[in-house]
Amino acid sequence: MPYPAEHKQEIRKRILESARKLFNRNGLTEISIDQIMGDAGLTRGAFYSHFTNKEELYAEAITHFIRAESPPHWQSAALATQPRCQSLARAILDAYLSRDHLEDVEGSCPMIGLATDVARSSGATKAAYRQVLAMMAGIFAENMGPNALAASDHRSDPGADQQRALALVAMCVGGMVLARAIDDPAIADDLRTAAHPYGVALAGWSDL
Amino acid sequence: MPYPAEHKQEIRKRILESARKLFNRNGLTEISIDQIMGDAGLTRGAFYSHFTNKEELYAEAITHFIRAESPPHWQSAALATQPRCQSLARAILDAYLSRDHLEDVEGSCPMIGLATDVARSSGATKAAYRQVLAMMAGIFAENMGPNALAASDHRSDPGADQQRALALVAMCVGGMVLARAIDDPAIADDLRTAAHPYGVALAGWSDL
DNA sequence: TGTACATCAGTGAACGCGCGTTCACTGATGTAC
DNA sequence: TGTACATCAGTGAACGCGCGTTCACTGATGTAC
Repeated sequence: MPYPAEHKQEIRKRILESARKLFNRNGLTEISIDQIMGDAGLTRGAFYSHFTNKEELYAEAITHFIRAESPPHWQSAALATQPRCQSLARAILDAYLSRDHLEDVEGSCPMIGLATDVARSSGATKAAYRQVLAMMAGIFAENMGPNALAASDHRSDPGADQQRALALVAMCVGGMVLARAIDDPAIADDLRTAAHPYGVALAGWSDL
Repeated sequence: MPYPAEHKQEIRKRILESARKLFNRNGLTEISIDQIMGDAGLTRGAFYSHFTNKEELYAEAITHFIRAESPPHWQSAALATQPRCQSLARAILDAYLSRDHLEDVEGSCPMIGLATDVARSSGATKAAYRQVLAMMAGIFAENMGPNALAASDHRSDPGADQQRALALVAMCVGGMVLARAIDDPAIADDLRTAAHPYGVALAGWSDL
């Protein structure tokens, strides 16, 4: 074996890391293999000894976000202050709608920057996207507070919690997607900060 | 004058209509001028006697959605049944989160299909997008019901209504953007239908 | 009314460019002796 | 320990292709006489 076994895996990880970053900023189709390989410190030809084609990279780069060893800056700050399980979901909500997250385009959640790109893509890419959504919705669903909308006060069924979690994810992702698309910083901030208290209320984590 | 004055305007409108449709389905950069002009029944060369370049088309195609004479199918059904002003906003919410709207990719609100494309674009394109957002948020803000979160019961200030409207738009757009990106029809439907009752509650339009 | 004309919307070949992908090759590596 | 070798990760020129844009030309139109 001319190269150690870890070498190929390490290079592959470096390509995925560059792809994740550049995809987040520019979308799946706007960035070229040349640019990704250049960012990873390689040339284009090497790409095809790691991936069969560009499309295969889409799904892998998206799931690479949730497999990453070191969380991005916008996450780590919030998660460090809220180590307990119940408040972990709340900390994720806080971090997700933070200004740090809005500004960290390259390190942000791929659901924000790749939403419409994924909608136009196929199979494996959509499956990877669904995995990220399921992870976020799952954390929210498992830590739901009382449902202010439910008729009865006692614990609602898990299906309803899942629905509530999806509505919460929709508001978080939607707020961030819109904030990124709006060039008026005041409105972008309003989208972010307005979503927060209503998200907290929706989740039943009383803020007041 | 070799051609009537309306002729140029009519052709221009036809190009914008084709562009709006094809952009909605494929994004701003994935569709070529050839394809747009072909859809409008013309050849590529004619494009440049109507627009200076492709980028100029982006903004015009987006604002063309709110200037359109005949509303898309997913809108007209809901709006016909709710002609009064207070319930107009509610009808728009219903229509926006309807299955008709989810499936009508070409005729849908451009905020859904172009969100991340616009985030990567510049000046005029972002301004057009902001215009669509402002229109939707404005209609919601002007027809807000009582705020369940506010401490006092009496009418809250217009700034707070605007904030609430933005959170509502975020949930509607976010729900639809995610539903389009998810290939599991059950989850896509959950995103759409879960956002609805919480949107109604958020707006203070009691549903129960 | 009929004909010649000026206008300009629309055509389509051509341009330079960057893309995804291929492939013959180079050269750094661990192994065998 | 030192040298020859087999392996294969990485290189970079080349390919066909479609893109946005340009431009000399065509031909349908309303107008002037």
